[in-house]
Amino acid sequence: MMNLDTNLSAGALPVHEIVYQDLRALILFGEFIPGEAVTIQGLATRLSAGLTPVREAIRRLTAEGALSFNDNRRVCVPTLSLKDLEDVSFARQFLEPKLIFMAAQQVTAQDITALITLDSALDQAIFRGDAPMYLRLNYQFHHQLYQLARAPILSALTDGLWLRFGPSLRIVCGRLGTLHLVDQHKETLLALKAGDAQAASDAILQDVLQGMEQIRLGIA
Amino acid sequence: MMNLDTNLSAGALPVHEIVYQDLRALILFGEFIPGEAVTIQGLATRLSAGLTPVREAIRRLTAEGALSFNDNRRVCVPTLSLKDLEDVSFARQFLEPKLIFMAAQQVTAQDITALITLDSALDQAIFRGDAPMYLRLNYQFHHQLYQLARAPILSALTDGLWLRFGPSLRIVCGRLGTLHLVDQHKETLLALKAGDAQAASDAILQDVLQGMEQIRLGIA
DNA sequence: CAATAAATAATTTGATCATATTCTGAAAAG
DNA sequence: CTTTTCAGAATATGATCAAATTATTTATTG
Repeated sequence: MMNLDTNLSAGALPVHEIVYQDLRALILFGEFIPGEAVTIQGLATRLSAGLTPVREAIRRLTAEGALSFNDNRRVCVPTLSLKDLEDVSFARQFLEPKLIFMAAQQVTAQDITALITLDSALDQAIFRGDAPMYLRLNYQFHHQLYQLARAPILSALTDGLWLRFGPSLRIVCGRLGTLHLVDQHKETLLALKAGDAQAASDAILQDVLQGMEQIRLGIA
Repeated sequence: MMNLDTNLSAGALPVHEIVYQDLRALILFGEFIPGEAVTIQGLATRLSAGLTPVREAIRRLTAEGALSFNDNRRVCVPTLSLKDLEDVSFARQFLEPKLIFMAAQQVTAQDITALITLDSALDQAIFRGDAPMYLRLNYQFHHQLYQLARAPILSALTDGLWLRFGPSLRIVCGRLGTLHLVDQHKETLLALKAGDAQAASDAILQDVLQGMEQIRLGIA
């Protein structure tokens, strides 16, 4: 029998990879409520996939701390305690500045242009009060910076931390509107353009501290 | 038909969990060669399990960076570059001291006794030249310290780093015998007993630096 | 007789496997 | 050098069984 949706070689991602990315985005951008139960069959239906690929995606995200595997063998979205948030904050406080310091030393003009474009879109999202878009673009801004450091292991560690506080973002956006959200992106970009790695690193540290504080206020 | 290997409720781990732990240990203690290919069916045969549980275990370890998922959809044990090792080293340098500092503030006399017992066994393994046992006990010593910090997120991050350099340990143990292996465990234990968190933290930092240097020499 | 507790049934969910299909890389044929 | 063929490997589905949760019923007690 002929398979109608055969994707010939080029860029055909396995279903388990697609499910992983979809589920990851759902968690990352606050589409789940902390504590919410996640069922394999439910996800399979929701994402139109078989049980095995969903299972694989869930195991991956569990390993990253984005989901938690209970004694009942059920999976749920973890609730971030204040203590947990402090730990995440501690880790981000040295990982992000380090990454941005490394990035600053090898960033190109094109890279900076791309970041400026991204940051403009981000500003507009804030101006429009478009919270979901703000979350996505803010993550993308940081993620793109990590890539520029060319340090896969540190990038992976730092990227993984976002999954820990992702579910808490929904609440944050609910409480305070997107309006008072200030960031240190401009300062970071200026430092990058000037080739001042230390200044870029410092600016990002401030950005991280501000961001973590927002979440702390949200879940406190 | 009756199911012969039914484990009634109590402590019955899912096969995917057992496979994960087994495979994790294989990677952690240098049973795989860096770069080595890992096939799903091969592991299923080796560990007497079905394909689905093996698949899940592999995805988990891939998420932790212990395995890498290639474009060919094949899985292999990553080779740690010098650059990678530096990144791992950087992360360990602040994560471990932090954890041990936290641990020192809530450690009990029983905890310390257990650690001393563990460290004695470790010394004997070194004396006997029992490299595999040395690797296991050394990991266990650190792992047990992480647990005492009661910081699940930071512990998970730090624990995960071991999987990155696990495959390189085989080479390390091959080059230099276990004989010249010195550690800072005694200093750490003394500081813990004295309730000096800063000293314990400093001692572990030295231990980490020494350990990372051994690996650097091994893969250079 | 209500109210609570215990037992039981029904439903949902997870775990595992057998099987069919697709993909990849390499060898053979043109 | 390109195309075809083919075996090994990964992917994905749905079936089946076990475990857990929830709902329902029954029993017990004040």
